[in-house]
Amino acid sequence: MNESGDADVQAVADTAPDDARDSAAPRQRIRNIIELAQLAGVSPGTVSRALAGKSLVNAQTRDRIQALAREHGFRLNQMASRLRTQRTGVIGVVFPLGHESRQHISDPFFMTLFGYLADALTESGHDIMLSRVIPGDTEWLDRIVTSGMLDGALVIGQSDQRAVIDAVAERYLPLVVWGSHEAGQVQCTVGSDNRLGGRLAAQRLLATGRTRLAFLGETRGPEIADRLAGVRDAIAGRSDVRLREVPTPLSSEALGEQVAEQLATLGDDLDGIVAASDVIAMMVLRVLHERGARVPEKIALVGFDDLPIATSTVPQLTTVRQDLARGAKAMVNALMQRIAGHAAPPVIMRPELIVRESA
Amino acid sequence: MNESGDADVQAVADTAPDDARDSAAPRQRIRNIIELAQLAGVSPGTVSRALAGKSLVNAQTRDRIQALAREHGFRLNQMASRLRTQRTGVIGVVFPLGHESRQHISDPFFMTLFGYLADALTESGHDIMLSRVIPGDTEWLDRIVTSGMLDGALVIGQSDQRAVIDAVAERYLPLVVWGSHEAGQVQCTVGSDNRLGGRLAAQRLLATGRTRLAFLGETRGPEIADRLAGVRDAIAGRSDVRLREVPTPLSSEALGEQVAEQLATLGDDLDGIVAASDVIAMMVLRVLHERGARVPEKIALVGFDDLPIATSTVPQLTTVRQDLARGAKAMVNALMQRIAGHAAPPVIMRPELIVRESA
DNA sequence: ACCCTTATTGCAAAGGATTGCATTTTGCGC
DNA sequence: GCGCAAAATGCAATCCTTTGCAATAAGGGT
Repeated sequence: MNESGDADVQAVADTAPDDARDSAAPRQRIRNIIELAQLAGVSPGTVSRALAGKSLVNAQTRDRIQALAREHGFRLNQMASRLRTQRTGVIGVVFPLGHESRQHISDPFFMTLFGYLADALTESGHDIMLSRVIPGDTEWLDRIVTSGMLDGALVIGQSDQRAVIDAVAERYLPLVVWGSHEAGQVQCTVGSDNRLGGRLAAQRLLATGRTRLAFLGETRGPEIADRLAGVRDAIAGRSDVRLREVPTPLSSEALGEQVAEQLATLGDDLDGIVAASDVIAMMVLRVLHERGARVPEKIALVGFDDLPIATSTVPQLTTVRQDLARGAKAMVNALMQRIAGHAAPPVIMRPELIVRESA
Repeated sequence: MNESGDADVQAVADTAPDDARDSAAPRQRIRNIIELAQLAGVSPGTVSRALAGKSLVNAQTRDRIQALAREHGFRLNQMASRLRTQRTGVIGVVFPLGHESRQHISDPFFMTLFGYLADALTESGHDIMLSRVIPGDTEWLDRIVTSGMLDGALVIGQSDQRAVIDAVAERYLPLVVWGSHEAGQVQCTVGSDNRLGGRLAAQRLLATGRTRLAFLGETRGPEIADRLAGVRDAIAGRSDVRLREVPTPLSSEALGEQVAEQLATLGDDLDGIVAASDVIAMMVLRVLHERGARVPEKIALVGFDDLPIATSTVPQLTTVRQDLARGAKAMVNALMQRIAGHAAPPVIMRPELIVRESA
């Protein structure tokens, strides 16, 4: 802006042309295939075909054009290409935060699944667009899928938005959802048998003689509700077992304090806890440690998910494993099927109890 | 195509006008502004301006067109819009894995920073495109920024790619990098004073009387190298203090075993550890716990980053805090500046020692 | 030498929205 | 009722690639 600033810029600009003239890389900037076509002495159509590696062009011509493009650092304009072909190569990953609007995108569960998805999508040559949405209306998903910038969308977690998702899934095929499969559901889901998972968790506690149990988890979303149902299944008929249900959010800034409060309210009359997620379980672990309640001697704890962090807690978490790597692959698979116009059935994976130290 | 097909189409088309006349939501699908313009009895230009909310159109016309668009569920085609305006509203977040190709995208540090970036970018109305890159050549970044699908790019971590990044930064302004700022560097970086951070960590150990130290971290990237340099600064002149340097990778599938091996090799002649990251620190914590070495009584441990998980370990981590939320905002800020064509200086944040339980 | 395939290339029409400039309408003062 | 400025709208070029179809060139057979 000021004189000295201009001078600096000037100095840089001055030397550039000289360098360019001598060096191998030409200075003339090619901005589209028309210019490249002129340079190569062919028509734009041929350039397009050459760069796409089509067999319709003569191999020599193709190589020559590709070499020319490389030399000049030319790249196709993606927007134009996508507009014309109506395909973007981009998959949207959507993270709806219905009733959990405090949930941060850096939530470990989301991030772990997202990481696997990213790997799987990268592998299949897709780009990834991330949307974190706080559904304020019933349009949020529609807006994303009809924007024309995506070839398909993956929704992580149904939250309390089943109706909205179903409505979109009704006419938008390339959509796959991580979550629970329920009767009459239109959307294609991939997820675990959460009810079985909940049962496994509770059975572990029962097997180790625990009878005064608590379930920590917010059950407005179907997944957690299913886990709770599973816990209830396990203790059905056991009149000696008592279950307290505590609506702990899956994740939030203040999760630590919340768990501390909730556990304080429950009092000491407790010998087993099923946490709806490993993140909650970790917090429980810390709170119990602060209160001097040894795990698992005094209170046994079972988590859910088996995130990588489950092995780095002290004591290591006993937890119900969801194979997220497999889940991610299944989601991407199903999505590709649906993009290709084929049907893809829901996938329900079998969770597995991983016994470590906490229960 | 065939008769029955035609019949089907026909059937739908037949009823459409009737329904449309009666019901609120007509079924005729509008695919572009031309069709919408015909419906509204205006020109496409007017529709474009109306939907963009420009003041050039009559307020009533504007409202009418917007209402019409809403009724028919019409959305602008983003590709066309972007092609024309040459702006995409998309920011790329790039995660180069130069020498750490095993590093997974679900790495907690990356994910935490990414989460904050996602929040900041969402807030400023941008979409986020994620690229996980294993630099196989010197073109990887160039390919990303010249693809024409981004308004700007954020690179997380320099890895060992400083030269490549500098080369791109030379002529591509809207690029901001998380990492260290070094003399003569072209790229705009945002990061912490890692050297100071390393010093703070070591000073804490020295202040608690530790003299047999180890630094766990792979120093091929500049950030970790700076942290180590800071540790060395702190012990300079203290001939009674010994420092072992262990090249632990920042993150990998097998990090646990690696740390276990490395600590085993070091033997028991150790009373203080500086971990190059909290992720490493957590592993150290677990390995030490397994070996029965109490923290901090026998061995004191200082981490780096202060990720959210640092508070949920047992014992809680003493660590050097990088304010990632602030860092993310700074990156987005700098990027917006540069997108607007203004210069933006590097940002170097002051790290802070957070004393908890592990040292 | 001539006809007929094939292999290459060129032509020009999409694909859908934006915007500078020209044109029409409207509103207002007299 | 007329003229003029301001407001609202229309026109048409532009962003850049892709692709069906037509046209040309090359090669083979007789």
